[in-house]
Amino acid sequence: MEDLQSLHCWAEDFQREIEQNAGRARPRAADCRTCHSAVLCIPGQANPEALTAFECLVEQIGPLPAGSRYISMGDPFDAVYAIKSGQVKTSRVDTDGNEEVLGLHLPGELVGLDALAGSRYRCDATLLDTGMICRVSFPRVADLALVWPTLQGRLFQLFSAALQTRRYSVDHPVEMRLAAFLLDLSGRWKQRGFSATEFTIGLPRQDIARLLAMRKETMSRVFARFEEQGFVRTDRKHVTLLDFDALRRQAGPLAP
Amino acid sequence: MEDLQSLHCWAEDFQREIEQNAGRARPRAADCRTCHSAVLCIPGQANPEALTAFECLVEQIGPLPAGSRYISMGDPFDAVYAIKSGQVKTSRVDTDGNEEVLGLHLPGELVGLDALAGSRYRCDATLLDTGMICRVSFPRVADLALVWPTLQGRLFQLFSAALQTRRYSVDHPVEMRLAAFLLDLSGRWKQRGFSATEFTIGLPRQDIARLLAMRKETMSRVFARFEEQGFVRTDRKHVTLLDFDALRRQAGPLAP
DNA sequence: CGACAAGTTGACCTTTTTCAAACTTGGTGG
DNA sequence: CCACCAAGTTTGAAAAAGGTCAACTTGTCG
Repeated sequence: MEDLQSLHCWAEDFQREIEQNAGRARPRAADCRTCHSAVLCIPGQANPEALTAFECLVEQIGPLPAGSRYISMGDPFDAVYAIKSGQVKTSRVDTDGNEEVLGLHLPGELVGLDALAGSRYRCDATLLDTGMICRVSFPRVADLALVWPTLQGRLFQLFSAALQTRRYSVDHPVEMRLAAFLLDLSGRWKQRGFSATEFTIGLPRQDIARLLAMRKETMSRVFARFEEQGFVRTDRKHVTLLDFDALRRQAGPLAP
Repeated sequence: MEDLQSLHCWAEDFQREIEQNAGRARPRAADCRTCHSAVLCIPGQANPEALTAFECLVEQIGPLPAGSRYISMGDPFDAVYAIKSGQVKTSRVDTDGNEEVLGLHLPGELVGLDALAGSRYRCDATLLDTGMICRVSFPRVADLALVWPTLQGRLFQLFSAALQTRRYSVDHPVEMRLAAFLLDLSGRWKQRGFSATEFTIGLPRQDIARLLAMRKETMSRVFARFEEQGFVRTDRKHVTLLDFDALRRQAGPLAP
């Protein structure tokens, strides 16, 4: 049972604050009710009162053009960012100047949770296509979580889920890694109500390669082999999975 | 500022519960005041009232002998486990029957945070030497966090820190991975007030190898090379780091 | 002491990287 | 509209890193 009274007070406080700032330019608040990704995002399925309180602390940014870097490594942490639309790449350049690709994120996913511990963002986040981002002040959401236990539980869940990111770092052959990656993406698109067999990978080959810890040349060859064998069909960033069983066989123990 | 009144009520509730169960065998509660690892563990540096409330929900287990598996993959999740003493290995056997080593954990560290999202433990946890473990009921600690904001913040911090576990991905040479691993361990022992130059690695070579995504033969050869070059001295599980600069040079961008 | 597990070493072989070069695209301006 | 450019992608051949297999050494514990 939510404490509706507390939530109401909370929302009112924010309303007041917003009114005080009315003169200054303030980004519009998010509308989680119309957001397709909301169910997979922080709010999950929440009641209207709770949602209103939550929306007060979310700041909607965009639409931003492809290539926009909205988080930069090293910047002080104060918010997590949810993806409303668009695909996002997280990456960092190491001390040798090589770019390391850490993840590919789809709408509804959260970026920046790892930054809390060190108080600074640990990687860059870049939009791969035109998209919208929701900025969620962390101190505020944590504050709200104290009076809205369901939200607290949801945050713990999201942190925990972030720990489960598949590591393609292990010593599995390249075919296994690529097959597992494709199946993983397929599942995530399906979860969002899109086709599990046909989707677009926002990352260029080079970056997929780096994400899967191989070279772009190797990546290209493995894709070619998969296509020869009739497992997939590719046209640039557009991918069609033709034979799930074969892919699962390829992925072996890495299969999601 | 803690809400001492709430904390007090909380502690009293638990006291009552404990008294009711007095007849039945109940594991002794933890004493975080005397625990050397407490500062790095969940409580951090807490005031006495808060600590009492916290201790009520911690169950101290052990001493357990080396080889004890106290978490089994697939078991339903209901608690996280803190290491009071001893080294712990987390691992899982994949669908092909190969063991994958996920981590080596030192006293004060938390195991099981990743299990919350799926409601089941995602790996086994095994003590590598005689040690004591603290079982922390997750529903209860989350409940306490609602009235003790500092604890909530601490939990978020711990989740976030768990996301930063170094990935020993295959696209770095083996020397880099081993050097980085040794430096990482060194730093973690130092943090605990032990020697940064001399420590014991609970894992057998085979398992270090698997953790660093290489074969035991390769591991052995890299250790031999390091010893030849005077970077380290090893005697079985006992390691002495002799040249930090050289190791840092070897570790390159992976250096902690 | 002897058996068994853990660790080491050497020879050989496979996978993946590296380097180099050709080839597609999509966008830009003439 | 088309030529051109740059970014991205593919291909081939050679090389290196690390894996595999098998023998061997060492340490441990009854």
